[in-house]
This record gives sequence, C-alpha cells and structure tokens, in this order.
Amino acid sequence: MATPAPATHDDVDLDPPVDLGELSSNLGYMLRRAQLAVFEDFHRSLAGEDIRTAQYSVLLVLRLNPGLRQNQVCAALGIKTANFVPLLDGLERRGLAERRMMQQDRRARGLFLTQLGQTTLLRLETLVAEHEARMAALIGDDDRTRLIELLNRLV
Amino acid sequence: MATPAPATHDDVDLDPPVDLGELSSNLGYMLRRAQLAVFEDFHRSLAGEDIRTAQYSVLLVLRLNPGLRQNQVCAALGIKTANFVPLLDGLERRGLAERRMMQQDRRARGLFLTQLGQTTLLRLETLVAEHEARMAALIGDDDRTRLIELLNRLV
DNA sequence: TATTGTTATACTCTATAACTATA
DNA sequence: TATAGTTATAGAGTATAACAATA
Repeated sequence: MATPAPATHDDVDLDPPVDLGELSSNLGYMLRRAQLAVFEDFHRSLAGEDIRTAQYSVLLVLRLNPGLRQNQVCAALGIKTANFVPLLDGLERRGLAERRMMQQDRRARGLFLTQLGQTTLLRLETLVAEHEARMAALIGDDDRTRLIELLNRLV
Repeated sequence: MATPAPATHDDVDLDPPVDLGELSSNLGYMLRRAQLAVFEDFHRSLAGEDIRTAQYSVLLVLRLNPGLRQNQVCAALGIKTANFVPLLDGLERRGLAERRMMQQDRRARGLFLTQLGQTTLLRLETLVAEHEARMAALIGDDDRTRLIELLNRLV
C-alpha cells in the first residue's frame, strides 16, 4: 500500500478529492448547490442595498400588480402570511411600499409601491440585470433560457 | 371599467392570477421554487425514515469514501464543521455511522458507515430512486440529464 | 503556532396556533 | 362562521467566536 501524503502546510493539494458519486446526479442536491451559488452572487450584487431575495420579489410583484392584498402576494410567492408581516413592515419602514385600507373590505389592505419604492426598484434592477448577465455567461444565453424552462416544469 | 367579481365562497377562482413578470425568468427565484418543489417530493418519499437531505448526502459520501475526517466531509458538502457535529451525533446515536480514532493524528476522527448504516442506505436509495424517477417523468430523461449538467456549470 | 473537533450562541427562514376585527 | 391580518413562538438551517486536545 502506498503511503498517503501527509497533509502538511507544504502540500498544494491538502486533501484527496472526495467522490460525491450519485450525489452529483441527485436533482435536489444539485438544485440546492446551484441555488446557493446563484443567491451568493445575487447578494454580492446587491451588497449595500440591504435587500433580501424575498423583499426583491415582493417589490417586483407590487409594481406589476398594484393594490394586491397581502394574502394574494403571499399565495403568489409562497410566503406564509404570518412571516409576511415583518417583511412588509421592513419595506414600509424604509418607505418603499405601503399598506392602504380597502373600502370594500376593511379587514384587508391593498399594497402599493411608493415613489421611492419605484425608483429604488429601478436601481436594484440594473444590479440584478448585471447579476443575471453574469449567470448567463456561465452557461450561455440559449442554455439559460432552456434552464429556466426546465425549472418551470419542476414547479 | 368592468366590475371585478367579488371573492366569495361561490367563486371557483377566488383570486385573479398574479403576474410574476420578470420574476419568472429570474434564475435565483426559479431555482429556489424548483428546489423547494423537489425537496418536498424528496421528503414525502422518505416520510417515516426521519432522514434529512444533509444526512442522506453524508451517508452517501461515507459509503464511497470510508475513513474521511469530519473536516473533509464538511468541505465536500459545504457544511460548517460546527454544524456537522450535531448532524453526525444523530447518525451515530441511531447506529448508522461511527467516528473512529485515527492513530496517525489523534485530533482527527475517521468516519464510517456501520453495517446498519449500509443496509439503511440501500433502503433509502430505493425510495430516492422512485423520487428521482418521478422528477424525471416531469421533464423527461434527456432533459433531466441536461438539467443536471446545466446546474453543474452554475456551481 | 496551527489544526481538529467541539461548545455556545445568534441570526435567518420557515411553520403553527391563537388572537382581533371585520365579513 | 369564516376570512385578513397580526402576534407569539418554536423549529430548522446557517454563521461566528472561543475553547481543549493535539500537531
């Protein structure tokens, strides 16, 4: 038996590579690793903006669907209503979105972007576009489109 | 302006569909939704086995790389060593894996599957194979292979 | 001095149950 | 009775700092 090289500070490769085996073709595992890698680049791209992925998705939905009830935003994005409250509190405190009483149903609140929310979202979108371009560069534009389409079929 | 149908219990469609806009082509968002959907099916498939995705990946790695140090498993799977301790404690408590002292370096522990760990893993793998088959049925076998390959390029 | 594994701890995300005010 | 939003809380998952034993 060959003596394995001891792992010292002089070694360039400290450890032999670990064989992941079938894990490399496990869909859930690969999706998780890819998602973590993409989110990491996303957060790096928005460093200094203090915006979470969930908050960004809410801003996008509110611009396209102004007046939605909290309830509806939650259903569309898969967020529990209980968890949505502090998320929205944060956006409101920063003046990016607002709750408005609805005259038709005084239990419900319609959600809207503020003017600041609109301009902030535009700024975020340029950063996100750079992020998306970086991701597309990794796999090519055609394959990016194909990937999105495949992911859509899994949901 | 047409009066929107009030959302009552008699409506089949309670809410108008929400337009997700560019979110549908946001790579991170779609990866997250897809990953959640796949993990949900994974957990349903392993219901009653009380195995987390991270634990399953550790079992797979240990079978293929017996004797790895905790350190190395963590690096391969992207787990912090501090978080790996309770995860491994759980596997050891259930008799699926074990730490063995290493004579070369008494700080380190080599990790191994037990006999029970091996047979348990075989049982889990048949359930996971059914899960993977179900996922492949959603997109087709060729596209599943292509998807894995695309995800690999993102990591 | 540096490294392996460990403990303690904190922060984010997610999940559930119970409450309020309205319907 | 049921629903929209809220509060409180608990559980995962993940992150950092500091420590003991060993190198």
